[in-house]
Amino acid sequence: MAYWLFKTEPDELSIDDLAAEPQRSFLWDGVRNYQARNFLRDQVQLGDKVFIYHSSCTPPGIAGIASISRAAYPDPSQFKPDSPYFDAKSVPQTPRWVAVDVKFEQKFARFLTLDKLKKIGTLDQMPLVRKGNRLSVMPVTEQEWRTILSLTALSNQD
DNA sequence: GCCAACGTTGGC
DNA sequence: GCCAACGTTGGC
Repeated sequence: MAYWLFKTEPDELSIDDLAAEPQRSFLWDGVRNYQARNFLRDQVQLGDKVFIYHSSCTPPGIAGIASISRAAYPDPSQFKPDSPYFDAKSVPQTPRWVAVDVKFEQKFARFLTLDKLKKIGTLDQMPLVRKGNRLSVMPVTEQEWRTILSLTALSNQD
């Protein structure tokens, strides 16, 4: 079992959307970066745990946890001309992009802002807190996972 | 809305 | 295979 962090714009899919249907598997599609794709395709496994990170919002940060309910399969959106994720160069015989399914696990009682995460010295190796990083699927070490979980257990007083 | 960072594209 | 131009991400 491995740990991951997935970025999502909460306008598109948020932790509350997942929480609203806790039994449902949600399609996690639209990953169009090769490094992120390779993680999804080669390493993300059924049962892995995922921090759900809300990006392009105020404030950005980690909102909760999901788990992988289906390992990588061809991302259907790449073949749909109407989709913003359509890729004309991808052919069904050799699909270029993959999707996974995720399922709700928990919503943090306290949203963990990026700002807060940046202040935790032991998290400074995470691509997330590194300047200019755009990776939307990234591995999280067990140590980082524990550190972040412990932060959610703290009070609002800093 | 700005723009830094960085990935991708395409001419050569 | 280089690299300038261009497009996208995503915090601010």
